[in-house]
Amino acid sequence: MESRCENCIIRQFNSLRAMSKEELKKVSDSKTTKTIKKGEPIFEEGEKLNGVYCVRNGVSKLSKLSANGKDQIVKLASKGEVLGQRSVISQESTNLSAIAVDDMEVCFIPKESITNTLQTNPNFTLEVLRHMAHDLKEADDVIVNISQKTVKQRMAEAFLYLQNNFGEDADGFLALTLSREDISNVVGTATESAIRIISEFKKKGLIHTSGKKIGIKDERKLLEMVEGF
Amino acid sequence: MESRCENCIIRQFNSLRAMSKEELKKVSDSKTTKTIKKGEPIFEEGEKLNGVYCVRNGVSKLSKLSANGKDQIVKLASKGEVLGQRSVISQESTNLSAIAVDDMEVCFIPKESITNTLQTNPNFTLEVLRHMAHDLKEADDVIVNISQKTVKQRMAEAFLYLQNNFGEDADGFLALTLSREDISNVVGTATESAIRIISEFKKKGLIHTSGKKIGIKDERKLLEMVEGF
DNA sequence: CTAAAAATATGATATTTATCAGTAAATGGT
DNA sequence: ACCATTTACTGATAAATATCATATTTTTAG
Repeated sequence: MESRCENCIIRQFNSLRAMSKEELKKVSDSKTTKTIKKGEPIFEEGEKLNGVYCVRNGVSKLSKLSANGKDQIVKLASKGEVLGQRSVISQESTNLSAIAVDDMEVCFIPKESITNTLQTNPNFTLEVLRHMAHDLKEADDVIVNISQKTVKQRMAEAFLYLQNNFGEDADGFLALTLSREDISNVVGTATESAIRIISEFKKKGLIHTSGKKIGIKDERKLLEMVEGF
Repeated sequence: MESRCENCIIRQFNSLRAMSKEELKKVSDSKTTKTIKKGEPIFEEGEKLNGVYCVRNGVSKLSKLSANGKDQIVKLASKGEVLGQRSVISQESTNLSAIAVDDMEVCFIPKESITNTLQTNPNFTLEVLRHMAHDLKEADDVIVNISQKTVKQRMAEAFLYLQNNFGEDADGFLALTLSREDISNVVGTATESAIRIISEFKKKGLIHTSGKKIGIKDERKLLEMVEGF
């Protein structure tokens, strides 16, 4: 509430850094900060969004419900990511739900601030475009992975991904703790299968666990597994 | 060769329509037209691109090779689509190969014409952004489909997709004829599995075939299958 | 037109993965 | 701290899919 976008360090991580001082001032004046509790939605699939959400703290899962009642998690978004951008740009309702995996703090920015700037500041538009291009590349990679790798390989990859993107805590566990169900929804498999593979990895000494926390024990072997050795 | 972008009707389908007359003139002066034979690449995964390719005729598959030697086709691009845009925008080498499925005619546009316009014409940038946003949505949908639907459902979906996007010929066959292998690479399954399902669909009266041509016979049942009935 | 190569097709089988059933452990609310 | 509820885990089994082998058809090159 008190803090101004102009001073917000989070900005450096996303396309808002390409805004001019004046544009940023407007954004700051119109934004509102929200806290979202673990498990609560920021928005849900099919909703019309009146703005975007800039993540200040915590992690959100972007997922889509399929006909059989299972969620597929398409992306995990954390500090600095802007949610709902795609939807605001295409003026369509959202394709994905955004649900808090952690307790979160996000800034809601009304869409006018964004769309106005998109029409007048090519640097900003280009910056948004670059981010979108990056997301598209990642999405393409996910498609190839899901269809060409086994569940075991994708599980290994998921753990390495979590390590690279969210780091580890003091005890060597992955800093982002997901439920087994969330893990299975990232990987695109049945929850029981995910659990089974976790047990197997544990037996083989690739990972160690404590409650729902998971730690990586043998990074090299996990990497080899991803590559198919 | 003789034709000018200013007069090119293809332009209406892609982001080039947001260019000014002068910008288009520059593009037209710098572009070169190429013909690509069926099976030949326009560019290959990992290449650095010096420009983008605007499809005038024919269809290209955008695919990525996975560790196990199988291609995954991420998208089929036809008339009006601009290939290599993502790569030029992010200034990275291409993530995907583009291979002609048909005999093709494409216009190569050097990247300078594009990047210059991106920096100066916000309408153009916004238009590109909208296209990219659309592609990203489609990619997300593919992710959900691949991980949550059975091979059979995805096969049914693929046929309907081909019908919707490329139409049918006079005899009621899908206008775009893909090899069984290409079909399996779109769907993300083994070629034998794809063939088996084609046989099954044929027996059930959902489709009919003649050589490698496939025609849709019972659209309603295919749709129901996709939905999981 | 014909031989060779490639693509399509089908059967048998192995492997992977999902589903169902049930138990154990962890978590949250009062 | 205790009960209720959710989450994690394990086994048995079924279903989906891949793989291997091989036959047939189609396409291509000469």
